[in-house]
Amino acid sequence: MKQSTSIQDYLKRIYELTEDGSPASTNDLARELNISAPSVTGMIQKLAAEKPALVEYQKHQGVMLTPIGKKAALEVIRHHRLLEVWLVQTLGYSWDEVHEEAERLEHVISEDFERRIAAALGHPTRDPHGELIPTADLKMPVDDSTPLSALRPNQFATIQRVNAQDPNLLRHLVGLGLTPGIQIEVMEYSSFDNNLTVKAGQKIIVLGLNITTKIFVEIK
Amino acid sequence: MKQSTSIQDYLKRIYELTEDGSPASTNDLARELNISAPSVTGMIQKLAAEKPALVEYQKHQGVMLTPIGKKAALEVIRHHRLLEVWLVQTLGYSWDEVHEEAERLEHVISEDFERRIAAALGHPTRDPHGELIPTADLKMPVDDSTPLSALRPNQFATIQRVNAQDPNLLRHLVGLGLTPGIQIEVMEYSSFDNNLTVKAGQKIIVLGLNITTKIFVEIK
DNA sequence: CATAAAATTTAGTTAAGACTAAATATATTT
DNA sequence: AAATATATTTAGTCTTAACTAAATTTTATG
Ligand SMILES: [Mn+2]
Ligand SMILES: [Mn+2]
Ligand SMILES: [Mn+2]
Ligand SMILES: [Mn+2]
Repeated sequence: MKQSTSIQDYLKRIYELTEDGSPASTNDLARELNISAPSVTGMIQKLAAEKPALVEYQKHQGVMLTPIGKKAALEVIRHHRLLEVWLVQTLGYSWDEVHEEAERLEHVISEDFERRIAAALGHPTRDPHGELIPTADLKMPVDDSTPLSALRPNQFATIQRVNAQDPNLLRHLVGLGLTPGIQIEVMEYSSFDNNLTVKAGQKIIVLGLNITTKIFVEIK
Repeated sequence: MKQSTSIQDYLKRIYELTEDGSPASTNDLARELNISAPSVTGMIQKLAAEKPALVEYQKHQGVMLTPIGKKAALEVIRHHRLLEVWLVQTLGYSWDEVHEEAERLEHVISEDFERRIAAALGHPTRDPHGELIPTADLKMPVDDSTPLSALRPNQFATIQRVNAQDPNLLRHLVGLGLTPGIQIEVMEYSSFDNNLTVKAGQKIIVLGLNITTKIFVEIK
């Protein structure tokens, strides 16, 4: 019932890659995990053969989580995101520093530790990037946000979450003032390069698809 | 330069077993680590073959840490003890609960995390059991304490540290009021069973060798 | 729709770190 | 000083989770 660090990381990535409802491919997983494709195939087959199975797998058709695999994934994600909040709140980490530390701690904390930090933090619902934290009974709250890339001129919105871990990108966004809670207005859209020009505070900023697909907003 | 969890646990145990200056035996290590003696031999040989070597090893003669192995051990011990203080101070763990959690966390925290908790705690010098915390530059402070077992009637002392991890024993000691900082007076000594009768606060308590060798005191 | 390209799986290795059984070396008794 | 008991090492296996090279399947393209 208690999985290895490797298995937990696989389950977490499969969760993320299948959030859209479509199965995760071997290659996508290999890329996300920095592991060779054959190794991924091997692990997937192992996870599918476990009883109870953690994943559903059809050769060449990708992989999905079973309900049990999903619980296990949400447990790790809950650990990760609570840890991030907690590193920021109690130790002064910045939002670009927390991910790497949480990535290792998530596998070793006890359920008792999880409960204690959740309580100490007042049972937060979002991590420092605005991502939703699975509840204690391992349900993922519904997310009603829209990617900024879907907005068009004259739409107003509030940034809810930033789906990125790269410290350089995160620092760049802080520099631009694009963090959760911030209000923005879309000024221009270029259909050629999909650039959006947005106004955030006083600033006028031009953003490419690489950024606008990672910022999720609530439309006003 | 960065060791596995297994190796770190070996180095830590070797440090503890060689604190008296004599080499650690294969069997003692096997017992402390809950690992079979042949496995211990294998790991010792590996650690001795590393370049630079982490241990000094002579077949059948036991094992000692090299200066480099000692630094690595002190790094893990510093992590462990700082984590214990921090779990008690910030998350309300009791002194019998912290060891197990710290035992896993010690291997995965970053140097940055270590610095942050040390600073947040005001650079503590002792863990919740009174054990000395290695300094940031990895020197172990000198310990001037005496095992309680060495005291005799009419001696007064202050408890400095309790060298135990067993939660049951630790809870027992809390119940008896025998924790770091407490003043005691030795009332009686029995040479037959080495029992000591001590007065702590109002209480008169009879303690066997199994306990008196684990409590270290400063004689008044 | 045939062929090339890309994705995936199979087959075979490797490394770390554990184990048991058997052999050997050291320590303790008689 | 043997004989016995204890401690330690050697030899051989196992599991986990990676890897590369080669084979196969699926997808894309002319
Ligand atoms: Mn993260
Ligand atoms: Mn991880
Ligand atoms: Mn401890
Ligand atoms: Mn440990």
